[in-house]
Amino acid sequence: MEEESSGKLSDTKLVGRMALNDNKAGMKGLDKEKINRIIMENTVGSRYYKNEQKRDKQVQERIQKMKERSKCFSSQQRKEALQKADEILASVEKERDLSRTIIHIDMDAFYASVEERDRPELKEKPMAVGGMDMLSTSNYMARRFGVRAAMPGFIAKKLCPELIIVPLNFDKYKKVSQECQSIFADYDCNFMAMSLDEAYLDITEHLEKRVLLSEKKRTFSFNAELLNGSNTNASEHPTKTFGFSAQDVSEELRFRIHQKTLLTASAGIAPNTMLAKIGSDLNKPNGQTYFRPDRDSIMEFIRALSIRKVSGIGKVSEQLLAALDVKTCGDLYERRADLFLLFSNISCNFFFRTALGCSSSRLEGDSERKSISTERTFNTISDPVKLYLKLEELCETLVGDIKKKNVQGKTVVLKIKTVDFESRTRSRSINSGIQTKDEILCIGKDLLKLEIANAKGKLALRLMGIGISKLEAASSAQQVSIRSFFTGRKNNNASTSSIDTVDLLAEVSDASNDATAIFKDTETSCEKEEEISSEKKTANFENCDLVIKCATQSTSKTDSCNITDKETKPDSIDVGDRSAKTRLFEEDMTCPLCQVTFSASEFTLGQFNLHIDSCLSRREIKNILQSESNNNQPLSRKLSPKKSAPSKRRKIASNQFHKIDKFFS
Amino acid sequence: MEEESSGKLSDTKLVGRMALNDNKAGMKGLDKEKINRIIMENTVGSRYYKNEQKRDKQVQERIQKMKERSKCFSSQQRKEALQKADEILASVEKERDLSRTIIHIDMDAFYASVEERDRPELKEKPMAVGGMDMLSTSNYMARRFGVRAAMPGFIAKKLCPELIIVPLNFDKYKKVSQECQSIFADYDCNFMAMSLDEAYLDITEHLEKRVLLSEKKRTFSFNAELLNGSNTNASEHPTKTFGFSAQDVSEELRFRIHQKTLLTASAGIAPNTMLAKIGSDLNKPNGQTYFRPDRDSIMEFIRALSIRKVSGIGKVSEQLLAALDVKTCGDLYERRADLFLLFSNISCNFFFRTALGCSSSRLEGDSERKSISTERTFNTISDPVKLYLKLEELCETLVGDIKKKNVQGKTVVLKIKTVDFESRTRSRSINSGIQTKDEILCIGKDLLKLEIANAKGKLALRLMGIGISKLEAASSAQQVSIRSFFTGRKNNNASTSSIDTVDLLAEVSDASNDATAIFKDTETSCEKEEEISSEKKTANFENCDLVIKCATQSTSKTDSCNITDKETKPDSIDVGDRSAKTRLFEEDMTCPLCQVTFSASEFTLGQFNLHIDSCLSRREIKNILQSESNNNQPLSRKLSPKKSAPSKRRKIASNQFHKIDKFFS
DNA sequence: TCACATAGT
DNA sequence: TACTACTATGTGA
DNA sequence: AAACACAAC
DNA sequence: TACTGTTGTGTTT
Repeated sequence: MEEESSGKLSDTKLVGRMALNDNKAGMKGLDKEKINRIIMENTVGSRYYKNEQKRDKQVQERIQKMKERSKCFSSQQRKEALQKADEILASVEKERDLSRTIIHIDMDAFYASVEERDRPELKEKPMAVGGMDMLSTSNYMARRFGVRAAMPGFIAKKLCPELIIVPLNFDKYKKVSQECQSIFADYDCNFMAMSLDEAYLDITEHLEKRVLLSEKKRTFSFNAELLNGSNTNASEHPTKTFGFSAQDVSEELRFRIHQKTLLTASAGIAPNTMLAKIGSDLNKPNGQTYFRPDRDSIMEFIRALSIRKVSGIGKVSEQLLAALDVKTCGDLYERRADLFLLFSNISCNFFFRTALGCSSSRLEGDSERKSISTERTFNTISDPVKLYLKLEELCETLVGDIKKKNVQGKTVVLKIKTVDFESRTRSRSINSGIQTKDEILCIGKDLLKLEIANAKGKLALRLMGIGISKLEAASSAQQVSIRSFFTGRKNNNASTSSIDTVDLLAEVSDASNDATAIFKDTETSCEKEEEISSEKKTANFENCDLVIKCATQSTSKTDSCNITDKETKPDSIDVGDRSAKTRLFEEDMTCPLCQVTFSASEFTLGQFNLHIDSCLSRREIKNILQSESNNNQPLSRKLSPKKSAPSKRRKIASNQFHKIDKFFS
Repeated sequence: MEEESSGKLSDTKLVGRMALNDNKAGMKGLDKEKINRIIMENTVGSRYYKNEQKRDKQVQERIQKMKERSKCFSSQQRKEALQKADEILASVEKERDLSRTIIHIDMDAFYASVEERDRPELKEKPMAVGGMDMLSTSNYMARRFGVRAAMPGFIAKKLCPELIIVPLNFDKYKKVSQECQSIFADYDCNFMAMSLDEAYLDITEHLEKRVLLSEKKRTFSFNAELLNGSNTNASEHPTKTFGFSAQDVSEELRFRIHQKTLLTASAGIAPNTMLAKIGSDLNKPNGQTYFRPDRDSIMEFIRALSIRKVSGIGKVSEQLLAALDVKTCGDLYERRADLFLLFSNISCNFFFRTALGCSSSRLEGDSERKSISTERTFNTISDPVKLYLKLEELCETLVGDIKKKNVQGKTVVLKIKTVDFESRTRSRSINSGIQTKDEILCIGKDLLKLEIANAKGKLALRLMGIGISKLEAASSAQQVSIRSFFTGRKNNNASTSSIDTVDLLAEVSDASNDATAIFKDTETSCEKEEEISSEKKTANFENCDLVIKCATQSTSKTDSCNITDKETKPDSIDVGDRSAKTRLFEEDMTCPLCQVTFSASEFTLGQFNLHIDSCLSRREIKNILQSESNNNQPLSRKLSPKKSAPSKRRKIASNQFHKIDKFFS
């Protein structure tokens, strides 16, 4: 045992992925050796580790392939590549914009600092914010032990048993963040918030106007109210007057943040976002870095800069480039020919801009959200029923978010991660906006079903996620109840009643195809026998349950379907429209819960595109079986004792119901 | 709004239930007013509060009733009661035993102290152990804020926002507890551990032997190893020699605990457990109380003692007795006539013993466990399917515990608590030991089903629990496979193969009652056609799934049953025995999941007592429905393509199968 | 035997 | 958002 | 369009 | 016991 584990520990191939980077603030001069050993001791042999190994192998293979491709290039190709690369570089250089002043401001160890501020005793203790599963931030004390953001809590505890783990308190951080952002707005009302703790500001215009500001407007003093009861000494927060330079603005900004929140921030001031971002990290914590808008000094700085410091180059890109002997941004320039040959256009453009220290000097207005999703890690689930229930849970969470953001999407994405950390996504797009739980769940279940089938029922998951993409603003289409559709009475107060849910119980006798519709309002549980009109109507259905019970003399079947077609249909109910939601049912469907399979055609009932929303409910199964054992007693008797007005019966929609009838026979 | 909520706050009727008791250690001189206000602010209006109100009302009603009954007693009755009470008191007094010396030892704020010990920085901070839902202990610092054990964390946070909540670390506490208990064993090897942090010791024998102990054996010094690296000064833990008295023993005990664990304990030394328990609380923390084995001094003490300090008198009894003007143990004596008239024999005996300061002076040997259960609080669940799944989860946890303890029980108890905090228990007893998940789940599902039905499907729960009681040692009955039962081949290596699971697929044609048994080993998935022998066998079945498929020309049904009868049956298979497990099926059963109802008789197949273990599996439903749509194609063809040897068919056990056959027809 | 309340940790 | 988990006993129907 | 890898916070 | 959750982009098929 000892041999084996030490053997594993000496296998340091993975250090590239696993070990900590000490290039972050607060990580200087610590016992990296010991920290890595502890991390490895708590990692080696885990499924997580095995997966990391696998992924590392994939990266190594990618590197091998790249190197081989690299060997095959002719000198002619290289020459051309060099030329083209230089062209690109030239055009980037031409577009270099040193005229603007961008500040990237980044709160120091944000969540941890907020917690420290509110509980000063934590300041002198190693502390991290997050849970046993995963830490979000650590304070500088904890970092000395190797405890860092994105480290699981239980490993952090091994590194530092005294570590105090404080749970996340998002509302608080949000509030503090807003305080900061209200300051940002004074300098650039279009500032770009990247997260709760960092933002870009374009202070070009502010600098122009600033020269007109009186000294008073450039003078700030501490906020007595805030300091009350705090142990922070007022003399540490003197009144200060700030000058006119960009650096002065940054100092002022950080001073004001400190006054308002008692928190420190670091900043980078530069002609573009890339440099500003790098700058804010250089003098962390509570420092700032200024890049003169001067090509030469920027180039000098960038030449020696580790590529890993650049936002957009992560673990893998670092390794890929390292294989080409590219470690600094200067190297990116040196190896521009190879890069051109080996990487895509987009990647090359990014690399070359990086090599020249160029990036956008304009802050794009906050772009619209493009997807919305939720995911959860849990203890292994294998039971399909439980997986479906988990999916349902997620869908509930998701629709909550969807409603808040008031959007709809055209693609549903299911994400799963097996217990071996293999993750997969499965998606399906349709032509109309998806926004309700039922819609998402329907597609999600189907996607999940395929995965379960694919794994032959041995799907053991540690994570599941569901989301929608291809977003658009939520349709405000009027909800019309199924009842009003059939009765012809328009539901005119749709604005007041949000969603109208109605059960339709239709009984079809085998011989005559006679049917009576019994509407059951699921909210009031009132049943009401009504005529089913076959007149042509226009309707929009959402979240309507259609329960159809069919009884022949000897058999009786029941099913509940969910009508998910929300689009206003222009025509009579016997005109089919398979364009939109029918896509859902191009293939045979199996009810994910009860595993009953139906052919696609069985799902199309005239213009209604139905889907089995839930499996045959348990009650229905009971009814089926009971009705069969109770020979000669038609189910209709039991189901609708109110059926006292046979005269009201009308032969309606029989062709539509026929299909369902057949399907059950 | 304001009016209403302040109106509610001023409604202090509930203070009796809700407010904190300051009679606990560490709660002196704090701002009780403010604390109660904060507690109420965070409680009023909650469902929890409403429930507490309801229960308080019930208690008040109980008090009213009691008072009325009290009024009706004639003076003659009172006289007799007084006489009888005095008789009881006399007999208690006669049995008073001052000859023994009991120590009750109680660790101070145990979990919190352990955490403080391991993280010294917590010592100066308000801290509690537990979760946001509920705290287990708080340290003395936190108690000053009103933060106490059994207080929900989120309220504690309001009382003391700086409170550090440390999650439970049970393994650690267990280890420390064992360290303490190893010390206890030196003084009384039969000490009675009440929990991880307290125990009773009968040191009578130790005291006798102690006079012979050399000074060395009564001398203890600090454990250098333990103190290494700790900030505890060695000089605080000098070498100490202890005398021969009971107090000396207690001091020695507490000293040794401190040396070994760095934790403090409090103790009570008295002639019986009741006084010892009270004593350990009086000088908390880190103190002890000695009661001389002297009737007069005990009576003097007990007379003025608040009844609430007595173990066994809780919130409600305190209120009930207070209504009779009983607040001290002396009052218990004064009002002995009323108590005799108003309370049960057992209660009176307890009260009178309390009034005299008498209780058991002997420690009962650790009595055997009488029940085992598990329960969980969760976010509201209403969906019956999810409730059943939750039950299944709980059963899984429970059987884990059952197996550890190696027991079985005869009663299954289901506990539920609605979102309104109404809690209910439902139980069912049978005559044979229950120990497997299937057995518990079967009964549990049925009990739950009844509740769901009772609530008309509107059962919204916040808690569910499952347990077994009427415990006995787990049966080690030999497992015999169903296959060996039928084939006559004895399963002789039962010791090696734990549980043998076999599917029996029996097809019964409607006309002839011919049957072929197809055994399917669920482990190997091998199907094997075999003769079913009707010879008399003795068998013991456990965890055997019996899947029976019945196909007539037009219909086909399938069900899987679980044979739970584990008792060795003495006779032939066509002799019914309804004595044991049949009790399970005295009433009609409805499969909790699929809601199919079966009559009790349908479940008895000869000597086999069957129960529907799980609902018709989803696959079976599919088969049923598919086979019905595939007219004229008997299911048997599909199910057993191997049926190529009709000659092997024998008409066996047909009477047994007939019942199932009928049941499906 | 069952259901529920009470109690202790 | 929001008040535990487990075991035992007493009591009345 | 779908699947996945990468990246950032 | 035990390695997140959300969003966006780029690349490949």
